[in-house]
Amino acid sequence: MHMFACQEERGLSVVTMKKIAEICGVSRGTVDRVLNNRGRVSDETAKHIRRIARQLGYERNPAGRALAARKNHPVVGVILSSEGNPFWDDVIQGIEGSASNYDIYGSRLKLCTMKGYNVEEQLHLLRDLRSEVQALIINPIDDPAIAAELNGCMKDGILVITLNNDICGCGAHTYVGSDYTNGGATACALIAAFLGKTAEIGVVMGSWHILGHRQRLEGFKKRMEKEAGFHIAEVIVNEDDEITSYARTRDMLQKHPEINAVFLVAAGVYGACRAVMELPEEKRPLVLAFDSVPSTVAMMKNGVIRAILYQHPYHQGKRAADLAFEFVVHGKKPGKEQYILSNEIRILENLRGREEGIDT
Amino acid sequence: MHMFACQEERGLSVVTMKKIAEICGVSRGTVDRVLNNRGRVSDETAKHIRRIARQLGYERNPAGRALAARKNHPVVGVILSSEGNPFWDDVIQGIEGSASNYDIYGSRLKLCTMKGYNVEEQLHLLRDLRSEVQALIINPIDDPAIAAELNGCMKDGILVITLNNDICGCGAHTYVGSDYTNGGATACALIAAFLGKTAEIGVVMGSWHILGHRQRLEGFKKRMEKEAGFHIAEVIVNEDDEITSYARTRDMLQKHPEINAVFLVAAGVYGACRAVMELPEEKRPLVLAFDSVPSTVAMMKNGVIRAILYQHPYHQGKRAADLAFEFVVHGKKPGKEQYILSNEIRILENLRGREEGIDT
DNA sequence: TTGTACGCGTTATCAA
DNA sequence: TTGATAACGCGTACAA
Repeated sequence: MHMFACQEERGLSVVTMKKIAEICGVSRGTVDRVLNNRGRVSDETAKHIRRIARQLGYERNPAGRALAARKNHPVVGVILSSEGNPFWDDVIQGIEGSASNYDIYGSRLKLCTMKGYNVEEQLHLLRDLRSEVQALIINPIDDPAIAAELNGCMKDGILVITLNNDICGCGAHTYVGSDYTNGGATACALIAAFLGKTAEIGVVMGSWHILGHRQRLEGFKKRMEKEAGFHIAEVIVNEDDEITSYARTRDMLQKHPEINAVFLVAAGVYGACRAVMELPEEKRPLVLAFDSVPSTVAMMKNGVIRAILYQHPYHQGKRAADLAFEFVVHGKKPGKEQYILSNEIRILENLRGREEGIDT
Repeated sequence: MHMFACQEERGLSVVTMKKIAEICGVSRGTVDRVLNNRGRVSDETAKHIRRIARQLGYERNPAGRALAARKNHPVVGVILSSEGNPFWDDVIQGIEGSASNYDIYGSRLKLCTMKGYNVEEQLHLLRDLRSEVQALIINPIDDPAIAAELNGCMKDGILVITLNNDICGCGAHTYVGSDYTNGGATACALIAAFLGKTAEIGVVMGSWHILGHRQRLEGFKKRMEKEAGFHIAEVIVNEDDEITSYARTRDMLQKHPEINAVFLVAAGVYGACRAVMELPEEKRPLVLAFDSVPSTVAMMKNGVIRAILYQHPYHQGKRAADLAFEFVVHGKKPGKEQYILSNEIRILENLRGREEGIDT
């Protein structure tokens, strides 16, 4: 005995504008005007056509559209504070991978990278791009001026997608990235799983000015409420700088020899690990960090870092760019306000090459 | 200061067959015959056209192709032993998600599901499909007769993709799925991270007849060599049956009260967990399992299972189907022999809804 | 307000 | 061995 589940034989007779025109007894041009809201059609025929189209489940054929609209050269603009931060390498690969899937439609990608978080600089790039793009992907600085500019872009009909971190004070846009709060909670749960009921934790914070960092710490603290034996010995801030990270972590470990777990909220991983390595092996705390950049992977391989949380950088870029291109090429708006990628736990055994997405 | 990286202005003047025809002073038909190896062209003109095409970097336009090839109805066949096993729900969603991206090309999906692992039945489905598909995705039974049939399919020019588990004795085909050995190794490392230096482990094996299960156990044992204090108390087999799983796990736990970790290699998770739950809470071992099917998720939520390994079922299906459709629609062969998806570690905190891929 | 006709790039068919 | 021609579904400029 065997079941035989065969897909609906859809696709054998697809609904086209031509067919709708025939059925409604009008010309194809009229159908086009109705279905694309171009006006210049009587209300009566318009209603009829719409009804039939809905009944038959009309969907326009992207291939036909691509062919006909080849003279359009829609542009997706990207602004990333990515220079000097290897985390973004994978993200950019994802963006470019997506772009290459769409360049048969005559679309283009304009990628602008910057270093650091200077508001004026990002604003400048934003104003440059605003006039020439139909969609914008940005890793925004959380600043009112940026938010205002983005709101302006959206009024112009530009699709705005925030990538990897979000911004306050900006209207209905789409966010692609991880759930920072959940990342913090997962980190705490992982320490509990590794260490048992009690832990004395040293937190190495990135920056209070970065929303995602604050959210991670919040998520961590909230999850800590379930662990009666957990205690934060100290929270230091490294401003994502390796040297500061090293120095302050070293001081913290000296001041609190009872620390048996270090939670690295953001960058400065290498510096903090160097400080940990100055302790004798048997005295070293459990170290948890985010993202598998090369220096972090090296610290996993030599056993200093026990686990990392991985936020699918490649797919962040891919997803954001796919949404942007679907919009500029096919006019499809994102279906959701947020596309949240999962926080994966990676230990030495299930680490993957950094340029490989979820598969080889 | 800011960097300004702008993508090459490619795509502004695309090379088409028409252009090549004009340049070569022949008709588009001739160019088509050359570039698609249809024959019936003189060697001389063929060479010339090929040279020019290469010089200009011709790439055929999928949109045009999609439109023109709409009368072809290439079929991708799928055979899965999926009935009654919720693991496959996500895989099938991935396959159907991929299929819907390609049905503008007039392609179709023929999905055949079966229950259990009867060789004759799978063979029967295989012979049925062989005559009507251009690509085949199969979750094969590891049997010589199946391997022979698949080899026959490949001789017919059918692209064969094995999904989730592989088969011996079958020639050059493509595998999409997880790395079972690595899954076992990761499981062992995870037990080490959770329990520390010593562990007394009860292994609940699926079936010795299934390659993937054997590989997981091998991977586990090999990784165990690094853990001097680890010991396997007993290995029981449940043949993926819940009742058997319950009974034998219960017996094992009674016989070996020293067991403090249970490694569930395959299915029968719920049954084994029920046996574990008969122990008082403080005596319960650490339980590790694979895949986030609903009953397993329930067992995580009530604390019986501490962690699972997740093998991206949605993306397994999506990837396999994408490869198949790229072949039947665009003639692109898979670039690799294996597409391996990572083994993710999921605890309660970073579990995601089962129907959601890596993102919401 | 409606219809017609052409072109996008490719493939398939028929005639030469 | 070639070339001409008609689709495929859609967008658009232009004519009625």
